[in-house]
Amino acid sequence: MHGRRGPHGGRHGRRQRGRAAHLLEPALLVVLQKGPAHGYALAEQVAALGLGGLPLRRVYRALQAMEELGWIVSTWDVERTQGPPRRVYALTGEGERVLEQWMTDLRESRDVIDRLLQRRE
Amino acid sequence: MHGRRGPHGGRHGRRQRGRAAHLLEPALLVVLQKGPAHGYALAEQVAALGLGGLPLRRVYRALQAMEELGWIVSTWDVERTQGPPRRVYALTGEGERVLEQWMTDLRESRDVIDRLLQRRE
DNA sequence: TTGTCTATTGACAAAATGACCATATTGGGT
DNA sequence: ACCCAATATGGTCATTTTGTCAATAGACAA
Repeated sequence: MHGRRGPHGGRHGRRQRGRAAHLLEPALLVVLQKGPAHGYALAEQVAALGLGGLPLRRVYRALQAMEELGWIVSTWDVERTQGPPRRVYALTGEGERVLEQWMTDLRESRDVIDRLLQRRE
Repeated sequence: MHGRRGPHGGRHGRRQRGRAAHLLEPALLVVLQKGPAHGYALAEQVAALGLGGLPLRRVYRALQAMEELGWIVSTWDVERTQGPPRRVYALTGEGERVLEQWMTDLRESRDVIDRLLQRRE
């Protein structure tokens, strides 16, 4: 038998998924290339790059993951101006190398996207 | 306390993640716009578009999910040439509308990518 | 003191993915 | 007949990743 799910099934789920993903990590690395920064500020900068509307939690999680991978390192901010202590991230040598690879991957992704956009005219 | 994970932690995990993701769904829709097709053939066509190396299982799962969302519908192939029965997918009206939205999103993604690539020269 | 903005994180549920295997049909070789 | 390769789709379970809600915490203004 090959049938899958009951008759009709709950067809027509309307949820919209997060689409333009996988750009957060390279975006963070690109911004960090200009100098160290803390998570909250990084979130604002990647939003300005076009990745708006993403949950703050995702930015923090991406930073934690990238630190575990050794792409970035964090220290606690000494000169605090306001709010709780900030964790300041900086790019590592390995992070720079990873960024290079990301750029290559992004060029490939862009080519695929262009191909998809063209195949519709 | 703000410390996270033990002293040093297991820094330096080396795994490489799948990057050009989230292009599978729109790619499938684009290919289906040319006409109905079954999963196995679709997998080959999206691979030809530049999305190589993705597990067959993922293609089938994406198709199942998209059918549950009402973007595509499937019927069993009658004229079988070889192999087991094939499930043939076709784009629905809603699928076409979703594809339009995808195209807009992809254009935005491409713009973000271009911005990232430029911000490094 | 209450509220707002800044700033980071914990915790649990929900969804996606990976890895491995099961099944089914046709055709070719031995 | 038997086995193997190619075609073609799917189950299952463990792991990973995401989504969501809320907790914590300092500075400052009303």
